[in-house]
Amino acid sequence: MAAEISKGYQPGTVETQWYGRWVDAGCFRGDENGVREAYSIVIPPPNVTGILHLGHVLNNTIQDILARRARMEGKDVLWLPGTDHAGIATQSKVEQKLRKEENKTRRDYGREEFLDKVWEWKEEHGGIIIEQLKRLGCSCDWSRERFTMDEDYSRWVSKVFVDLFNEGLIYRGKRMVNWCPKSLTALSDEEVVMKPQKSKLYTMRYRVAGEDDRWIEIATTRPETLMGDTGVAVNPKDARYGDLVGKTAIRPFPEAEIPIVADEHIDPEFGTGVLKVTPAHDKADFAIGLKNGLEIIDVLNPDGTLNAHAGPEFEGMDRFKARVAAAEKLEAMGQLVKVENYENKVGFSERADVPIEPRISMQWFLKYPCVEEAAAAVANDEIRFRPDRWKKTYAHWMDGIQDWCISRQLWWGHQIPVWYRKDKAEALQNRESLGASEAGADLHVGIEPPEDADEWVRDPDVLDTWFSSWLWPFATMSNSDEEPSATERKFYPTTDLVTAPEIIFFWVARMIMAGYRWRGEPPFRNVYFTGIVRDGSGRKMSKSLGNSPDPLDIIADYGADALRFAIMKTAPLGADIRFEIANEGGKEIYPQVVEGRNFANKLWNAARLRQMQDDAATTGAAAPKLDPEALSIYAIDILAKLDDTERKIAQAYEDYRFNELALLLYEFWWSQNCDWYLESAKGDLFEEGHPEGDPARKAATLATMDTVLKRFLLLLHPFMPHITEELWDNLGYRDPDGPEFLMNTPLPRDSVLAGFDPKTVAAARKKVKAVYEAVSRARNLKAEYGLGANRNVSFIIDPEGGTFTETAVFKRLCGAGEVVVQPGFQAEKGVPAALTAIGKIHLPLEGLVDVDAEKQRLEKELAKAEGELKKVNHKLANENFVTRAPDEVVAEIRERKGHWQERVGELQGMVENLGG
RNA sequence: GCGCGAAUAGCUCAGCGGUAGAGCAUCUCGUUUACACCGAGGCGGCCGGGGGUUCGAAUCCCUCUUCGCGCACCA
Repeated sequence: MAAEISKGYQPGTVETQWYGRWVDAGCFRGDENGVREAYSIVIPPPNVTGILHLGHVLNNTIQDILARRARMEGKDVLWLPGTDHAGIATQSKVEQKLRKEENKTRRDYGREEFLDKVWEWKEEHGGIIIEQLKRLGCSCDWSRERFTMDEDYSRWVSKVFVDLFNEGLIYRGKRMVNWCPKSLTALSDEEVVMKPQKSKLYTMRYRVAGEDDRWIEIATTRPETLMGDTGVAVNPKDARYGDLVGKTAIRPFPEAEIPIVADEHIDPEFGTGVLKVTPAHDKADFAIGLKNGLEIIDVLNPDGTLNAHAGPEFEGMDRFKARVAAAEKLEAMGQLVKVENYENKVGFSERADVPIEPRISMQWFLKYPCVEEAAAAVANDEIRFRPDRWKKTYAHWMDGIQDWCISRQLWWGHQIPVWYRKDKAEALQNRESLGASEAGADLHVGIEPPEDADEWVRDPDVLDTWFSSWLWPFATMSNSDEEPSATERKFYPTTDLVTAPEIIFFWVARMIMAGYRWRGEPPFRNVYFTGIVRDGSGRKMSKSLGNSPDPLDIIADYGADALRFAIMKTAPLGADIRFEIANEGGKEIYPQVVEGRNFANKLWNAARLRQMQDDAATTGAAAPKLDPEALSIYAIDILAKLDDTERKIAQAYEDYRFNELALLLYEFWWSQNCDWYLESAKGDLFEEGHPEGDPARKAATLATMDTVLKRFLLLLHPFMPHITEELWDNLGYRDPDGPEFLMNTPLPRDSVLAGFDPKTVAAARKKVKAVYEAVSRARNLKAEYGLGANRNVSFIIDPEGGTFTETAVFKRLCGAGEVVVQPGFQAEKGVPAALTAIGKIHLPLEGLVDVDAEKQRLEKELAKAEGELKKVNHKLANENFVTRAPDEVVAEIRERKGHWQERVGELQGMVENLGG
């Protein structure tokens, strides 16, 4: 047994030491050849350049809990970690750095050299988040760590592209896409976030051609695109404008006649009921233009400035400056009618945080495979969503699923595996559409480049990051050109996926489709959607808001176990988490984490109490023997509560209710064990009342403490892995012939009450309950008179049934100087008393009591009791209740009635006594 | 506009048909051989408003209000 442990728990070195030992011993390795039931999770790969935030803490703590619990349930567990190359995010970080440090752009370096720089940067900073996950205690199989741009993984990405291209699901075409003028790339619909904006609604007027002084008023938020207007549209049912359809209007600049067309899409109620149609710069306008055969004039450059089509005075001007300039010009021409403030929603690039431009451009698109299977799998619970309300969101998206724009005009990522023969490249790339039928002598689509590579040029675009992420569950396990690996055969489909609902479309839905398409099986059985971590005022924690504390700082101050426990205790199934930040003397403190730290300390000290007892008894700690005959009723009671807790915990794991798990663990330990059992056991421990000692009682107590502590450490370990492992070691609980660590010690299969007579257990529990309740009443009495500190008060008990044997424990628990058992005791006037299941407890105060105060107190209690009695009587007077409510409920109410009747009578008597 | 959440003690949240709960904060008392990162006790709730179902509603249904989040081509 180790030296005496310190008074307070110091998590720092304890945590890192144990983590190192687990890794060194290979505890986290998933055994692909294991014969036990498989349990697997693939980590949602964080961005390789990412920094741990509280969202990661939540997410990965849940995964770690599931993985550790599964190990202790005797399963072969694989938690497969890795990182994502995160195309735009990583590339922009490196570009930013180059601009800042060298004032250079990626084009100054050229593709090859720039990519070298990114790899360099990745090698330097890429490991940070992995190290942070280790500090949190995550039991990932680091020997299997993967990166989405690993060579094998990249082959998978190419293979998938080639498969889908050959099937005709991937095609290239000129389409309206979301264009990010900052990152200079196309984005998928999912990468666009709509934000409400305070903008202006400009009403301008165009002259109707051929009609003197007839004007048509048009409302727009984007006057800067009017140079690209190629039509004006009205609703065909709109009587105001019916006669205009078929005529033309004069676009003010550059001046041109543009047709007035009719289209159902126009809402006559909005603005003036007239829409300017700019097919090159608006999705809806594009559709209207297509229907009506309007010209497409693109007036914007990729970077968001205006181009030559806008006219010389606007060329090169930024789109937002041009907006003002165009309005001014209209005004100067007398064609600006009015400007109003207006709030609308504008699509922003999620990454670059600038308004996106709808833009027609040549991109690669994917028609999703296996949509029906993927939709059905979730609908029929083959893949179970928790909470299941996300099923609806998923179904809705799957139902209206749109082709996925998968090409990105970036350099960092998986370059598209398409080559064009040099002399045909330009022609091919300008084709309006390109698909499987065009592959051949001039178009090569393959995992490997064409043999005479010099004769070909490769498509410069890379694939959307999610085009690699969606393969994560299996591409991390097997190579694309081999049979499924042993790892995959053992661990795929994975068991649980833990992720944020924000990426249900980005990732979850797509993984399901990919799983069916390339593996014929769903990638996972359960999806647990976490909530979002918010700050005290409900805002999402984010770096840009600066409201997210660094988890590593919290870990340094409170310990990883405390943080884990804190976050789990406040994480109800799929609901958001409010992470409290309080300010104390200028320092930020985190009340929830303080609670976690205090809990660790409480556990630590309860273990100390055990450890401070003699060593001789501790030698048997690894296998404590419980002799039902020798145990006190309190010991039996705590064992029964432990048994209850174990069962509730098993159920809560079934239901993925992590906050309930945390609560069960906390309540059992602190309240049931520490506050009640351990206090009641101290007499036996210190051999009180047995001057000659009672070694058998003491041994039984130590065996109980060991049993409870041992089993509790096993239960708590997934939540607080470090401290539990430390205590397991300190207390010598390791079975010399068993596993080296607590973390790979299986949970006991048998109930702790196996071999106990259920009747004895029930009797003990009933008795203990009565004693504890009586103690509470007695403490109340004491506190009423400010006698908390006075240990010399005497309680006189008139016992129920004539005897009471638990005086020693009673006395200790309510801190009394003396407890006298006196059947039939008649108290003098004014002696406070409480009626309990063990009998009537009197607290003689020998004149110390203020009679008025006592009378007031009694009257208050009497009023309360009368209220209760009234409620109960009312209930029982209700015939419907008596005839229709379940028997046990009625019986309970009757019992309650009896109790309150007695209590009222008693209190009335006492008040009367006092009054005399 | 449609859909989905949430509203319970001063704060953070449990409870989701059968006497309103925890932690923190606050107040009173207390260092008794695990722990002051502690112990004992108290104060504090028309369980967002209004209707309904039921013997009985914080809990189920309807409706409204407020907040949050998705989805949608309203210029």
